[in-house]
Amino acid sequence: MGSKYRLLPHLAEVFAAVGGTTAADPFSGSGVVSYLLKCQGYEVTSSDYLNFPTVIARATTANSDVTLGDAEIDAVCGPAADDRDFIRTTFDGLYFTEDDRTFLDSAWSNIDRLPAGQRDLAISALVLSAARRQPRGVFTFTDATRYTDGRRDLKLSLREHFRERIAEYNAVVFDNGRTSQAVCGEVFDVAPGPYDLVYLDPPYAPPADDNDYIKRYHFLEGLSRYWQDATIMHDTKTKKLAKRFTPFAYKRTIEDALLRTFEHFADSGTIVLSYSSNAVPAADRIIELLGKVKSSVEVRAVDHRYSFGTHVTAARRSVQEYIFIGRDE
DNA sequence: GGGCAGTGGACTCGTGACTG
DNA sequence: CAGTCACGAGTCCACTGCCC
Repeated sequence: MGSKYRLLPHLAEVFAAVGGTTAADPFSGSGVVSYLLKCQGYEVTSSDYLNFPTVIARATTANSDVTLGDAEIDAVCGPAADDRDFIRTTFDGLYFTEDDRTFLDSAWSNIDRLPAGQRDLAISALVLSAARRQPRGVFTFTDATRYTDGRRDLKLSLREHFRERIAEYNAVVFDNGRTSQAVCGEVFDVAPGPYDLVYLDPPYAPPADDNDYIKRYHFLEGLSRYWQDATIMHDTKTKKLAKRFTPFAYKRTIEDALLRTFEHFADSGTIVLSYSSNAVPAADRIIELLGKVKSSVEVRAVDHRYSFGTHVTAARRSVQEYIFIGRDE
């Protein structure tokens, strides 16, 4: 999550050249690209098949004017509004300290009493707090004591995290003069537009494994809805949610999924896709697939090898991040 | 019973920002 | 500026069930 950050300057350049007023970001993830599009003046249709990215996009991209005031922040961080203890008890011995889990229950009891717009912002800050507080940000392991290495993010309590994260989310809220929206669902369920610009950042299919986002982020997904309508697999050690199939996670189904996505947005003006060189399919195959719906396909390779690395070996390996741009000539 | 695919969960190591 | 340290569209392996 958030790994598109270093690509943002390159994407900004591409988007600026496209122009237009409407844009879609159907794999919104951390939400930074949707927010970039908003900053560049677009009316953004943002979506993701997970709930927590949708909440974040609603709070940052769709939201033009709602923030949390000091009183509301104090209320979320203050005494619990009810006696719920689902998180404290369910994840006992698995994630965070007793105090941290108690805070999550207590914060949610107060968040439940906020109006919808403020809820989204508060939940976003809570989700980001939990991600930062968990070593490596993933919930595939349960013994966090192995990672007591002194970094600041692991020292802060979740309550301290929340105060910092909510201040950050408050600070990004602004009105770009247009009405953007964020919805939760598969890419194929997103309204096909047409849009002036469609940005696609699908999961990458690794050559030797699947790509299971729920396995990594089940806790954040559950937290974003207080596990309402979410079914925990209680026989799993990590108490994770059921794996949800997506054709983008497997090398066998990724090509068909990409092609169907391109066809879904075929009537939109420009399709921009980012993809890594160490995933499948390879770049030439993606050019073929995108070429089926767009007469012109340009590829920009962003080589993010280090110019400033201090190690001698730093120049040894390079991973290319590709930006494919499909247009109608 | 051997080969294969899928699953669950622990865990590597190269990178590059940070620190003093 | 050199070395440390935290991070990750990640990797591996044991196990299971299914097929022949």
